[in-house]
Amino acid sequence: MKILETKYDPKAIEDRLYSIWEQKGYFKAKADKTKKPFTVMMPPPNITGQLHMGHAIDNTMQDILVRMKRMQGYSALWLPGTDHASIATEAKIVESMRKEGINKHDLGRDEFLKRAWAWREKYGTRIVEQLKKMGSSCDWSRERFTMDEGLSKAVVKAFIYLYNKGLIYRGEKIINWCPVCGTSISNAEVEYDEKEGSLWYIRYPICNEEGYVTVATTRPETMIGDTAVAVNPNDERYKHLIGKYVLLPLVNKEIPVIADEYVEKDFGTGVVKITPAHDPNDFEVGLRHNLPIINAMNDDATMNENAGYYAKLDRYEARKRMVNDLEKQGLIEKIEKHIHNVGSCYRCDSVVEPRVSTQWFVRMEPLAKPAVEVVNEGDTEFVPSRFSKIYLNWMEDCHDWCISRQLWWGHRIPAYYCDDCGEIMVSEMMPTSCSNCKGIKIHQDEDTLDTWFSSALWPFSTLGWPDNTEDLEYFYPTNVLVTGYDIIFFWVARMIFSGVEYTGKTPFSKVLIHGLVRDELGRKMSKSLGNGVDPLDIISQYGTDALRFSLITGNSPGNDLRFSETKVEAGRNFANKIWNATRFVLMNFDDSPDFSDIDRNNYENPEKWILSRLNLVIKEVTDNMERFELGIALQKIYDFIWDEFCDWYIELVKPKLYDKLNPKRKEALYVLNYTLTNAMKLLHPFMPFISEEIYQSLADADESIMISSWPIADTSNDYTEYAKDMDIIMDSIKSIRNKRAELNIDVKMKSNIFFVSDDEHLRNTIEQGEQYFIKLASAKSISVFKDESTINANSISIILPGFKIFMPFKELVNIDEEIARLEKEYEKAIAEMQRAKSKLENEAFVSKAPINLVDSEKQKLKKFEDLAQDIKQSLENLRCM
RNA sequence: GGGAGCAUAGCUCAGCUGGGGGAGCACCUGCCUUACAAGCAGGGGGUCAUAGGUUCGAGCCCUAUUGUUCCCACCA
Repeated sequence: MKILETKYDPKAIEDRLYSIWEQKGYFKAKADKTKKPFTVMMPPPNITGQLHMGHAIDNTMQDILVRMKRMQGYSALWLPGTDHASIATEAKIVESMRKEGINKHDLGRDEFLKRAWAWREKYGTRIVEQLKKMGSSCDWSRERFTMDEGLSKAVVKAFIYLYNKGLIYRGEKIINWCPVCGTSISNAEVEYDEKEGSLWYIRYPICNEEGYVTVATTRPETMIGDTAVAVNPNDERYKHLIGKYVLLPLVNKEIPVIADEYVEKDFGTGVVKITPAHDPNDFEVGLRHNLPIINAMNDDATMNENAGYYAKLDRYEARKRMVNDLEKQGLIEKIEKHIHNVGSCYRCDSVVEPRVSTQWFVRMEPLAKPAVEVVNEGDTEFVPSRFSKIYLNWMEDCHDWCISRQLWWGHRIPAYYCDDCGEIMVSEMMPTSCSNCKGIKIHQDEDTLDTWFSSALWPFSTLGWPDNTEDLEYFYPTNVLVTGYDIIFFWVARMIFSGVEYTGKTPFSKVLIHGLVRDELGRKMSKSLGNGVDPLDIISQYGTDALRFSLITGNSPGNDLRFSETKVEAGRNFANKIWNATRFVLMNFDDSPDFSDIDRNNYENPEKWILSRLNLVIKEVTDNMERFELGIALQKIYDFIWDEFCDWYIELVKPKLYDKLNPKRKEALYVLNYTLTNAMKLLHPFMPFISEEIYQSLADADESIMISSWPIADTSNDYTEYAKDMDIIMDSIKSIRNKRAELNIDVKMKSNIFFVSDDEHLRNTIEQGEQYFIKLASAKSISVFKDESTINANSISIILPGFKIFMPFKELVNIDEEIARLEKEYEKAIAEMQRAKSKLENEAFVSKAPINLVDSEKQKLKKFEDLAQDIKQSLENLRCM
């Protein structure tokens, strides 16, 4: 460490340290039976682009937990990887090809996949680089990809397993269709937004009768697919129509009037058009009434041949023309503005089309039940716990999961069809002949699986499942999963039921949830707003440690966090503070110091004080971290290093350090080194780089802080009582500084300071602390007396519990003002006295409050009584002048 | 329609099982005191959204209200 630099430069050390850690193999975890395992599976980032702030906070939290556990002696595995993200990646590739004027279908499946793998090579590598920049201590030798060989094998196994159990089926159902991505998507992948639309009231003439019924619809273009109109069976207005027929306009087809409870009498006209092919509710009605299903659209949401005249038009264009035509025919009764929720694709944001189609589904009910149980029984615990409710609500009420996608990038469904008899065969390899008709013309299902089907297996597929490997045995189930609340449904839920189903164990015991990182104005960071902050930019400006600091401090689990550059600055300043504190310590090491002959039983008060504070912070920080209270833990480390270590301890030991002949000098150096070493260990999980750099520069350091052991509070020396003596000196110093500042006295104006107390121990304590008053309280010298009579009355007085401080500054102080000030203090003391008194006079308090609390109130009462008495005395003295 | 969160200093937010409300930034005063001006010392600033309740004691627990954010459901 170069002692000369007064500014800490993260660039100079971060990359260097990371590559050393990596070379030394510190990140690698082994199935070591002599240690306890601690396992965290990194949520695999999509290979679609680059790291954003969400990844930054997610990985920082994981790294903190893993680094601490590693130092605590666990065999800590943090397994990294990336996700093929089928729909998202395919959309990106299609988009980039579109710019080249290439169409996916012209290119063909094989060529397309070649491009996709090239994409994965490029972006997968980039993401790994970014994770390294964040300081992530994951075991890169175990990096996995959701489509690598092992994981693909796991996917096929899982599919076959569920199929054979009857939990996967193929069927014709209504699903959500994204016309732009050209694939089905699951319910979870649809986002609903309130949009203003219209409610069209359309007249359907009654067949063989005068008159018409009026239906209200938000989607007139789907009327091509109407196969009935429905009314509520109890609706008196329409009872007479049930069983009759109406003429479907534009199509000129007769469709029945049916009765179904689903229809609400009070909405619209009480008559609903039923379009089983394009509405989930209508689909259900259609099933109940055995209605035909007429699809009105093509894959790209243009109208199909069933739309006749309107065929090939885009759905919205068709809507416009159809409404226009209906109006011409006098069949539009009215048009109302109508606010309703419109579903859109979570990847490309285009409006989804509910559509009947043949797809593969996972039967959820049997899977959900045990997944609910493991959370109810606490085998998997959400932190904070409120998220378990969100999880349970979803799990208890989830529909069958549509897992087939009409995409190419992903795991191809291991289902094979006989061209002759249509037999479906599900197997690992393509069958050579049909199991039913022995035919040999067989083809594989064209579709791929939902990307979440493979990520659901992540906690165990990455460890070798379905094979029963040593790693799986040792590291699984994992300990903590860290992720944002936005993917509880997509991923966490699916990992839990998958883990329980395939391995019989819940995949992790804790789920640590964090919030979203928002911009400085509280908006969600998004591409379209262009308000995203690139973690790498921040890192190059302030350093990784500063970024990590800003993401953890002042934040609590599950809450959204506003990114703020001033917080990053605070982190950088903190790093700089540590850097300079270390410079100070090292400057005082003459050569390489030898601390072997230190007498630890004869420390002076500042040493005892800082060691007792260190013990406390070690204990508290460890507790907070075990409870995942990372923000609180970091705050405590910050306060300890900055306030207690730098602002007090270093200042207190300066006199000793400057005096090279002082026999206690070496002890101070030792304690400086010891305290800083341990503080760096506590800090290391949060700010890995600077803590390592500092650690290595100190005396008695191991090869690396990463393999050093986590600090434990030293119970062999309890300095708590001695620390109280130091607190008295520090309180005195604060009071003197405060008083001088109040009176506007220049720091350079030194004075003699007199202390008066009838407590012998207190007098000794203060007397021995003269050097601290000289250094920190502008004292020329101090004198200690048993009684006040010897003090020149022309002094400024400070009255503290148990003693008084006098400074002879008569010429600088207005006596009247001083009297007024003391009177104020007297009142304050009386008020405090009263407060304690009334508490103690309250019988309920005395009898019900804990005894130590009652005692402490009694002590306070005594303290303030004495204080008031002392102030009174001083006032009398002043008034005599 | 159902559910959850949030409301604390000028701003952004902490505040663990109830026992005298904190930080960072901003602001005011004084300091280039040889580790650090990315700093030091001192200071001002809060009816802890409102109203009830429980308790010896409430920012914290309970009830209601107001404002706000989000999630789920999807009545065309």
